[in-house]
Amino acid sequence: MTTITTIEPPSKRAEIREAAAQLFRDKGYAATSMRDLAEAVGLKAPSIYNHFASKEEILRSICFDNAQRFLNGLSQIERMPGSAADKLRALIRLHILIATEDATSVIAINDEWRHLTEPYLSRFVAIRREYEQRFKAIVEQGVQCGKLRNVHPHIAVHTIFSSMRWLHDWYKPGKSITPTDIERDIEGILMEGLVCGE
Amino acid sequence: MTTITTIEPPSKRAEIREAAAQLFRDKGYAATSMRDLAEAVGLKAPSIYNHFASKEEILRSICFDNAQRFLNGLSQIERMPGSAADKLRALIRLHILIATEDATSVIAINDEWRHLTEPYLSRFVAIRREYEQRFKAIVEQGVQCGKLRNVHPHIAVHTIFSSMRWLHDWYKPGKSITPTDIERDIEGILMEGLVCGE
DNA sequence: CCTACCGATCGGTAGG
DNA sequence: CCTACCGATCGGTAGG
Repeated sequence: MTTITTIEPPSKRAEIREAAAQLFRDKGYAATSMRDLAEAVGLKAPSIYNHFASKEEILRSICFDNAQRFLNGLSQIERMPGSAADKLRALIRLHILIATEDATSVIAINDEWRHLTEPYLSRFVAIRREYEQRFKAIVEQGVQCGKLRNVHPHIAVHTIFSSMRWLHDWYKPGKSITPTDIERDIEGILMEGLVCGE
Repeated sequence: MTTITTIEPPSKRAEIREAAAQLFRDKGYAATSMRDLAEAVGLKAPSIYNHFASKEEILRSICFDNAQRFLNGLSQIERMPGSAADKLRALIRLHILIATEDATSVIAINDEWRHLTEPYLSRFVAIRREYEQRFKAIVEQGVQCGKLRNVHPHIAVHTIFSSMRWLHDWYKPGKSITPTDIERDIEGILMEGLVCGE
């Protein structure tokens, strides 16, 4: 008699990854032990190594997949027709969307990536810098054509990135303040603050 | 012959604290060992315990002193005459000032406080909540009297807090972008984004 | 302020 | 997937 036991193995790796992202968010990467993680998914610590080669591979998986999501969104927005202000608005929506949909993973890309070791650390920093540069190019274009106020693009970009960095910590589905409220208010503050009035 | 060796002891504790804040910023509290810290100040690990009772006492000292700086600034601003918008502007300046003057300590209050243990963790969370509530009260007042746009005060407060959270990571004296630039641009973005037009 | 050292816990491996 | 166990490193103490 053959028993089918190979239906769910692809999801076990994902389950561990999700639990790890949660723990990294709550306690940080360094303070999370493989025993904590094992307990969270109902295994013993050594069994984790059947799914990931090391603790760092889990962090790596979270960081690079999440970075890809931001990069894909950015690529789509770059190809979009519309003014720099339109693109900026779309970028703000992208950040809010990812922060509310994938809150546990976002913390990793924000804070825990520094625990990556070489050569992955350098690679991650390069991806991050690339994202920042391409985001900055859109702001620069908006400033040059006079659609955006005359601010340092570097300051504008980091202010935008940062201004949504509390969402993943605070947001949980079912709050009285909805994602729609969040989007309207944050988008309002940043767009009014950046786009030229007259 | 008596040698005077008691001139500088009050500064050794401060030196250790400063080095610890730097390490916590770079590697995080959990990933910083007492041996790392000892090396940074030219001691052996056990000697640190002549100045602090535990690793956590160092973190505690950084977190609570820094929190006090924010609270003192807030108290002064609350007593200030002027509209809610004036007070909001002063609060934004307070955050920029502390972030550029005391960058290494600010990281602790933002990220590493979660490694405090009870009863200090609860105390710290209470202080943080109090600060947030009093900040929010100023925003609420501005919204009610029509000086500020109709945003959720909770969203506004967190957006403001967050929007300056990159400064302590990025700012170093001697950059081509000066604290004056930073203040002008960030204040511009946030005030234009929050204050009613016309 | 140091050397010597403690028990606990860490990430990870061997072997089945 | 587990039990058993590894060397390394942790925060901290004893004793001088």
